[in-house]
Amino acid sequence: MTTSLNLVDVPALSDRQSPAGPCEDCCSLARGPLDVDDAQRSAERFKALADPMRLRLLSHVAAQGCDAVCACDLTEELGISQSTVSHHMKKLVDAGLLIREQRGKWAHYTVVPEAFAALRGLLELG
Amino acid sequence: MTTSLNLVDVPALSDRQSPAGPCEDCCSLARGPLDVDDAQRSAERFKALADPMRLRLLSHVAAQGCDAVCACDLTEELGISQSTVSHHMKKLVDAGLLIREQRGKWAHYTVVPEAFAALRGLLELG
DNA sequence: GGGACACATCGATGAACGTCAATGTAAGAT
DNA sequence: ATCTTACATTGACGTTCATCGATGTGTCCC
Repeated sequence: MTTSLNLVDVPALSDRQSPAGPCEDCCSLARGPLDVDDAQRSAERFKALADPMRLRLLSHVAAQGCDAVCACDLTEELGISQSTVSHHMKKLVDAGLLIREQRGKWAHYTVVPEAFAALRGLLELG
Repeated sequence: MTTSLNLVDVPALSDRQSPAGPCEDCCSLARGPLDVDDAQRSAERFKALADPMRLRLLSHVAAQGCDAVCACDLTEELGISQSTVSHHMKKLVDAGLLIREQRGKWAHYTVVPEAFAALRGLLELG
């Protein structure tokens, strides 16, 4: 009944293949009623974006483009506790928006462009 | 200090001018650290999308393109109470994602394409 | 006017969330 | 081995939220 294409998923963090192609014949909200599972998955991704502090953290990472950002810089830069930074970064990673890379005792973060592309695809109306 | 452009705002529901231009020289997360106020505003918009039931309601409206959707159809179609539909639709309207139009005793809803374009702009990384 | 209908608002309830200080874990340095 | 540093996890607290039934508001029809 629903036109679910199931292309809504974030790329599996491992198989990030081509440049940044959104989704093949595209999976927008306008493609007909979302089924319950797709709605659940997409909502979880938007939930990761639905907090001001997380958006600021994200913007700090995104501003570096391909370069990674160290968690150690974020605590003082945003004026929140270390555990709160850790909490938020985990949520962003779990949502597939960031990847975490351990370098010695430091954690470095980078954006996952395909995840952003997928979200933009969802918001496409055409 | 921050590169805030303040173009993040959803078009004022009234002055929906040109076709659907996102934002002039564009306001993505990658444009440097978001300041507190911009982050707050954007988070509120994402919060409206961060619920599965609201995404399903949105998709029902978006699937109609330019045609409006009557609230009376949504209750039974999604299997939730009338007050819950009303609650969610208000949130979507408040977020600027939908506009509400009263026709007799019925409430009709339509998507606001510019709002979606603005959100897509935020998620642009280039 | 009096119903009947569509929708909004209220009040309550249980679940989820953001934040922090305290504690745990693991890696580098001495 | 011990100490220090960077980060994760835990537990607690107050806040926000989704949902519902009940009630309020406004519109249409007779």
